[in-house]
This record gives sequence, C-alpha cells and structure tokens, in this order.
Amino acid sequence: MSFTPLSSKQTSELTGQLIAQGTIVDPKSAKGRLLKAAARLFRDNGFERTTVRELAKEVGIQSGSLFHHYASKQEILRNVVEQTILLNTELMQLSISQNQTSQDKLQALILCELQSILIDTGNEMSVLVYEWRGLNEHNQAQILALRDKYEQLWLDILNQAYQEGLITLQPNILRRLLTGAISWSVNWYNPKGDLSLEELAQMTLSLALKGKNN
Amino acid sequence: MSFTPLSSKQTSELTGQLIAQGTIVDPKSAKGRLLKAAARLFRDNGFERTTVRELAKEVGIQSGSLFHHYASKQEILRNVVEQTILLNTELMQLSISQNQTSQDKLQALILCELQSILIDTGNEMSVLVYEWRGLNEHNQAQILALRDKYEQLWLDILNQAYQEGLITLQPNILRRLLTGAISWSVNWYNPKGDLSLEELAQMTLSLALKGKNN
Amino acid sequence: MSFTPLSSKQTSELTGQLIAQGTIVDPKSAKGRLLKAAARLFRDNGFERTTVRELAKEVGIQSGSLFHHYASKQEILRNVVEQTILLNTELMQLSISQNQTSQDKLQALILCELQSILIDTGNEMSVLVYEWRGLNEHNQAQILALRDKYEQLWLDILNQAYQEGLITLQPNILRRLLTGAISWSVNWYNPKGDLSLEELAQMTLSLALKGKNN
Amino acid sequence: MSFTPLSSKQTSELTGQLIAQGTIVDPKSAKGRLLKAAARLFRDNGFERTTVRELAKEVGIQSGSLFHHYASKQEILRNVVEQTILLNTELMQLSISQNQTSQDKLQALILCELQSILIDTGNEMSVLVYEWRGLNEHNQAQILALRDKYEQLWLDILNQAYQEGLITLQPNILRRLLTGAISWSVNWYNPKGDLSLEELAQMTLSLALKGKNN
DNA sequence: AATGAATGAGCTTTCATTCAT
DNA sequence: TATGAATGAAAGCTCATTCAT
Repeated sequence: MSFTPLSSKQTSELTGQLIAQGTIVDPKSAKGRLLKAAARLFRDNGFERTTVRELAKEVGIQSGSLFHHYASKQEILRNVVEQTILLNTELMQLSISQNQTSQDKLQALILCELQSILIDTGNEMSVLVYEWRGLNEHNQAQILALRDKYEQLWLDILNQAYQEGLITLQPNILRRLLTGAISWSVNWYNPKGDLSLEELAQMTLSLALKGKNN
Repeated sequence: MSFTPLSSKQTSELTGQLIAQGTIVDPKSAKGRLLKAAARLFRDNGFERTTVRELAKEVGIQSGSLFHHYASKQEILRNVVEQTILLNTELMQLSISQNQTSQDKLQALILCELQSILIDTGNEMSVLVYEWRGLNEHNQAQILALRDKYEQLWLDILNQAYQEGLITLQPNILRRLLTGAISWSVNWYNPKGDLSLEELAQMTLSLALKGKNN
Repeated sequence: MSFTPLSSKQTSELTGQLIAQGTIVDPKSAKGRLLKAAARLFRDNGFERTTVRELAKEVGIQSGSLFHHYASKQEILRNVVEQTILLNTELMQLSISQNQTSQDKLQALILCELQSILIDTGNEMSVLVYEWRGLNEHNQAQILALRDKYEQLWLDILNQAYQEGLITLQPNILRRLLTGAISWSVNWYNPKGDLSLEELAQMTLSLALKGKNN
Repeated sequence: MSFTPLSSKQTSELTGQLIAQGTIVDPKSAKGRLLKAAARLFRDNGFERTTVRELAKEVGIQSGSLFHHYASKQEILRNVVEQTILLNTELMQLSISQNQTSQDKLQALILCELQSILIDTGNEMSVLVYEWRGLNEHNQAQILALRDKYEQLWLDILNQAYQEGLITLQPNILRRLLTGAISWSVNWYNPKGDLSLEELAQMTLSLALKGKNN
C-alpha cells in the first residue's frame, strides 16, 4: 500500500460540506469575496498598511459598506485566519484518515500543509504567519485554540512515528523545525517553476526521516 | 580536529572593530540605544503599530528629538536591519574561517545564525523577517544586496558539501528549508529552557546531513 | 456711443452659466463655501500661517473633513486661484465684447480688474498676488498658463490702442505699470469711502491716456 | 537747471555715515551679512517657508548661533525691514534736497524708489511688501511709523506739484497708484535687459504728469 | 560667540468608523 | 444593504527656540 493524496474532488466536496454547514463562508458570496480580497491585500501590503478603502475598492463597494458585512477591520482579519485554520484542519484530517502507515500519514501532513500554503490558501496562510500581531489579544487566544487542535494532528502522527523509530528527533522539536521550513516556502516557491509540489513534499519528508528510503 | 565555535571574546572584539570603523553604531551611544529599542518595539508590536512617540519614550527623549538622529521612522527601520546584516555577515565569515572541514563550516553557519536570532540580535532578525514590507522599495533593494552577500556564504559552503556528498538535497533548496527552520525558532525557542543552543544547532545539522555521523 | 459697463445681471448670469458647466464650483455648496473661507483666511493671515484647523472651524466642520473635499491644503490654494482667474477671464471677455472703441474697451478692462480686486473676488485676487509662492512648481506652471490667456486680453487691446495713437508707452510696459497700480488698490481702497469704483477706474485710465480727453 | 540724480559716491558716503552712527548695521559684519541673506531667502521663499536652519547654513553658522545675534526670527524680519526704510528715507531726502523744481524732485523720488527696489535693496523691499503680515502687531505699528515719515516726503512734493498744476490727480491717490506701479516692477524688471532704470523712471513720471514734456 | 543635542507645541494628513439618507 | 459625507483621534514630522558645554 502506498501514499494516497487528496484528490481535488475530495477537496471540493469537503469544502462544499463546510460551506453548507456554515462553518466557512461561500467564497462566491459577497462576504467570501471580501475575505479573499482581504487576504491578498493583507499579504501583499500588510494588515496595517491596507486601508479599508483599498479593500472596499477591490470588491467594488464603498468603504462604509464594508461594515455591513464585518463589524471592524479587525473582524475581517480574524475571519481570514479563522476560516483558513478550520478548513485546513478538516482537509488534513481527511487526508490522514485515508493513509495507513505513519510514514504515509506524515507525508500527507506535509503535502497538505504545503498545498494550503502554496496553492489553495497561500495568502491566508501568509496572513496567519505574518499578521499575527495584528490580532488583538482576545482574538489571538481564540485562534490559538484552533491552532492547537491543528497542531495536535501533527503531534499525534509524529509521536507515533517516533515510537516506531521512523524519526529520531523529539516530535515537538521536529514539528517546529518543519513548521519553519514549510511555512517559509511561501517566500520562495514558484508554482510555475520546475519543482513540483510533490517533489518538495518528498524532499521535506526526507529531512525528517533519518537515513531512510530516499 | 573538531568544530570550533566563536568565543565570546572573539565576538566582542570583532564588534568593537566594526564600531571603530564606523560600520555599525556603538550600542551605548544615543543612536545605538535608539536602534536597540526600536528593534524590540518593532519586533513586539510591528513597525506600523509602533509610534515614534512610544519609541521616544522608551529611550527617554521627546518624539521630536528622534529626528535629530534619524531623518524618518523608515530610516530607523533601515538602520536596524542594515546594521544587523552587516554585523552577522562579519561574524559568520570569521566563524567559517576558523573551521576546516565542510561539515564543521556548516555547523558554524547554523550555530551563528541561531545565535544571531536567539541571543544577540534576535529582535533585529525578527524585524528583518517580519517587517520587510515596512521598508520602501529603495531600501528593500539596498538591503537585498547586503543579504545576497550573506547568503553567498551559505551557498558556497553548501555547494562544497554537496560535491563532497555530505548533503544530498540541492544546495539552494536545502538552504531555503534551513532558513525557514532556523528563523522560525524565534517563535518558540526559550534560551532559559532545557534545550541548549548547541543542541539545537546539532539537531538542525542532523536534518541537513543525511544518514551520517550523528 | 459711450462706455458700457457690465450690469450686475450680466455678471450673475455668466457666473451661473460657469457653475452649470462645472467650470467653477457653486459658492453655496460645501466646496464653494470652503473656497471662499480659505480665500479670506489666506488673504488675512497668509497661506502658511493659516492652519487647516482654523479653516475647518471657519466652515464649521472637523479638520479631517476638509480632505474629503480637497486632497491637500495646497489643492485648496490652487482652486482658490484657478477658479478666480477662470471667472475673471470670462467676465472680462464679455465686458470687452460689448464695447466698441479701443478707449472704451480699455476702460472695460480697468473697471473689470478693479471690480474683481475690490468687490467681487478681492480676497482671491490678493491670494493670487501675495500667496503665489505657496503654490508648488507644478501648480505655478498650471496657473501661469491660465494667467497668460488673461493677460493676452489686455495686450490685444493695448496693442490696438497703441497703433491708434491712443497711448504712447509700449503696451507691455504700460500693462505692467497698470498691473501694479491696480492690484495695489487692494491695500488702500475703501469701497465704502468717498471714491467710487468708476471714478478710480476713470483716474487710472487717465494715467494711461496721454494728454487726451479727460 | 535740470534733474540731478544721486551719484554712487553720494550714496556710499551717506551709507557710511549711517553705519558710523549705528543707525544701520555694517553689511560686512556678521549681523549685516545675516540680514542680507535673510532678505534674499525671505524674498525667494517667503518668511514662513524659510527656516532658521536654512538661514544659518547660508551664512555658515549653526542654527543655534543665530540667536546670539537676534533674539528671534521675527526680530530678523523686523530688522530687515526697518533698516531698509531708514536707509531709503535718508537717501531720498538727500536726493530731493539737491533738486530744485517740483518736477525734478518728483523725478528724484521715482528714481530713488525704483533704485531701492530694483538695484540696491530689492530683496529687502520685496520683503517689506510681501512679508508684511509676518510681522507681529507691535512690529507692524513700529514699521508703520517709519513708513509714514517716508511717505510724507512723497506727499509734500506731490502737494506742491498739485498746487503748481503739474499734476491733476489728487496727490494721495496719485501716490497710491504710483506705489503700486513702482513696487510691482520687482516682478518683471530685468536690470540686464534693454530698458534702463532711468528710462523706466522717465516713463513712470510721464504717467503722473498730464500732457506735459514727454 | 559658537555649538548641536534636545525640546515640545503644533503642523498636515490619514483612516477606521458612524450614520442619515 | 448600500452610500458617502463627516468624524475625531492619532499619526509622522517640522521647526523656532533653549541651554550645557
């Protein structure tokens, strides 16, 4: 049995379910397009340097109208981040569940995270990393709780791999090294370049696995 | 012969020389203390959210007096970043020069970078990573040139290690994975915790070296 | 046939047309009242010494709201000056057109200019003369182009009068002497005093016409 | 007997006397050079837009040192204006005294005023006209008293000429028209151009004299 | 007299947010 | 929901003036 990635059909079906449940907003709705635009602007220019006027212009409304959708600029930032974590947690859970061995599960985690950063929700993930301090304390705490759940998925797999002797570094430290290595890719990886996402995932996996199959 | 780290005496001597040359400002001077305070505030609250009034208060002067030392807030940011790259490039060069084998040189790079991020110039390095967009285009280009020189030190060593079969990933990709892994440490590493810097450097090195002596 | 001045009905009709065309802003609108207030303050205290807070207070709004109407203080100055030249050029053209002889046309020019300085747009004309350097280079050039058109009206008439032997000084020099004599009146003429505007115009005309009928 | 202008020897002798008396400061002293530089800068950029730093730089000292010479920027402006009026009043008095007829005296007044504006103290005279509002109330009153004395010289001659039938406009009105015509010359007259100062004075005189000798 | 670092009040401008329509 | 004029607090920066040296 070998590694099974998520198909794009699975991804879109799960996304559809989450929209139907109301967990995340429909990206085609006004609120959804607003969040997408916000993520791009926040990523490109930073949260502070992005004005609500720019954001409003981007979605074709007046700045005052923004506040009918979200109570404040801060609330927009929170939603960008929150929805992204929720979505990616669900996607990752699904991807893990359809792989059996620890190594395949680990590969699933790495590929999922790279995909979220480099393809699907790259702007949003950048915002999460670089605009964290734009969130007020209350929102930071709230997001942290969601993030803990996401991280637990990683730690569970890494612990298992550690016990199996698949990895030798302590799981919590390895996770932190991987977090950095993966999230930094947003600053250099070119989706249209020679290196495929799967190759990058493979390379990243090879860092983690000591003297093993690759 | 084994790995020789920089002694703190070497570090302070080199720093003293750079101050004497005028390459970096004396951290005990008014301008130097201002830069230190700025780095801390920019790191903690972000460049945009830090006001010149806060910064002035931190140094114990009036906000107008800041502009006696630096022409603009932007100029303060540029100096924080520029001086840090200059200093760390010099330190790294010295550290490489006193190690012989590729592996020891690689260890020197990793330890130097961790040290600069976690101990000596942690605030400044965070600012470099997280406040990059706060620099205007002109300053970004200027800093980029300095950064290229710094990165070349890494690439030279990694290329050599690659040819020696010490590492198997392509040097430029490995460097990027390591950049992320190392710089992220600022977000979790506790200098007063159980994990020593040397251990962390060792672990990071072990990621890079595949199935080799450690 | 003798000299025919502009009636106040003609003046207000033409002004109405220019407002309708969008050439000048309605003095009763917010933007228009702002311009009027700015002209008075700039004239009384100078452009530099007038703060946007004073200006806002004068119009009964908050200082930030000014920038809803004009992008900068400089832009307010430009509009004060620009609209005044545009209006007075049109009025002068109309007044010339309804007089036949060179002498009557010359009288029309003098009376129009005095009227614009002493009655209708006195503050604005003072601003034009005394706050010229408050305009940045780009705006100076723009205004200069409008002013050239205005001055051409004068030169055309003066050239004609010169050829007819009505005046003996070179037209361009005479114009300059008259410009000074007329514009200075803002510093001493009292509209409620004994000297009527028509008398002053007559006296000024007598300077220009040498040893002729008056 | 015909019109006798001031010789340059007379001018410099009188200036020397006034310096010796302490009425005006020596233009070669530090204080004197400072006033000259201030006049030029105030004229070119306006009083408000000229900073004490610029002014200090112009005379080769530090901004703080200015205040050893003059107590405030305002005081510098006052001195520029005051000394100029004092000097020009004296020069004019001398020039009148050496002419006999009303017409020659009138010509002396005009030539003196043009000379002061266009040659000797042009910057200072511009400052007097255009930076008047930069003076505080107290200083305005003080300067006004000096100016009244200067104006009285004009009015005395003009009254005499009026009684002799040499001019027909009321003296106070004629003076005002001439003030404007003459002072405006600073904005257009080119000392290196074709028109000599004497010709311009002659032309200006011809405006005043009705149907007479020219 | 001269320096130059420091002051601190005040400047123009920005911008998230409100609210009557 | 949407508009857009208005708000008002706060930002970065300027600059005449002071003062210890």
